[in-house]
Amino acid sequence: MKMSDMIADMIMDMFDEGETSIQIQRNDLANRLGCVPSQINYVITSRFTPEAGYRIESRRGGGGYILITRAESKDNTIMSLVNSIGASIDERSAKAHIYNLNYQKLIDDTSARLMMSAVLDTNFRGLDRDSANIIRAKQLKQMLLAFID
Amino acid sequence: MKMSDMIADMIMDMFDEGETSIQIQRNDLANRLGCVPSQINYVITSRFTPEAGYRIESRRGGGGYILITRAESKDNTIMSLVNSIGASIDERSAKAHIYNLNYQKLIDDTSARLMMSAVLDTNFRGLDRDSANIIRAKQLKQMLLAFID
DNA sequence: TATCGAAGGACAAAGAAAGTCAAAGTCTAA
DNA sequence: TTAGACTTTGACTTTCTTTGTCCTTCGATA
Repeated sequence: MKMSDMIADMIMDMFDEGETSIQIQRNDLANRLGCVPSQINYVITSRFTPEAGYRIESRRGGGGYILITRAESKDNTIMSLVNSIGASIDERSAKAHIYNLNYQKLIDDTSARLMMSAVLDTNFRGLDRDSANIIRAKQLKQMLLAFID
Repeated sequence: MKMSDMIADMIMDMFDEGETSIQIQRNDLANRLGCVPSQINYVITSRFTPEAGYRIESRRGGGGYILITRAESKDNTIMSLVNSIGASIDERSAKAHIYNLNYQKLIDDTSARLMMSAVLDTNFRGLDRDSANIIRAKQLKQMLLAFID
């Protein structure tokens, strides 16, 4: 079995009994599994993505950790929207999605206004369009994920 | 648990029931927690910053003390916060601001979660730190403004 | 008022984790 | 069989924490 799959399995196994988030020590886990620490990062970035319903937070330094949170009540509409958004999205499309979710009452007015503000093109002035669209896509997905756990 | 977090927790716990400021004895606290006194300074300068809404005053010599005051919520806190944010802001400071607004009940939990998601460093991966901080500042201000009108 | 001891302050070095990135290796489907 | 996708590795970077040493300030008191 591939090392990456073993790592992914091990992490998933840690979510027992409706546990919604787990915390790992990168070096420790790498040690237990006999791989290099950076492979843990590889697995996390390639498997525990927003598309798969996971959110990652971490801290360096003494007592550092990696916190993995998974979406609990996976709202199908929002989740499939997250999956339908590619690696990149422009202002118009982003706004359309937000408008739609709000229209369907899946997100409240304040949230919609907030999100609209975040995805504005003007925020990215100075940056080339492609990079802006990529960042916007990541942010939009991340924000949508905030609704489903 | 990390010593720094224990110290921070202990301090936060002292603010009970809307208490707006507390006073500590550096050596005394260090002694009770079993750490070196200068670590108290570390925690204070890294966590109880003006950014996070705290003000520090202290006195040396016999009967010396450290006074920690928490910013009071003002009607125009958001507006002055917008004005105080410069052209650039890092993840940590952005999160601290959001946390504080939420703590002061000026923004609700959902909004706080949304904003936290938007300002995450991971969203800007690939982009140089300076550009990321500039975009984050614009977005944060834009989102805060969404609460005003 | 000169001095002493009791605070707190500043800062730097060492240590502890996690992150990044790119090169090299494997696999797989056309 | 070979181009492209996925994995593995490791060297190097960045961030956060701990510790210690020396410095400054304050109040008391001889």
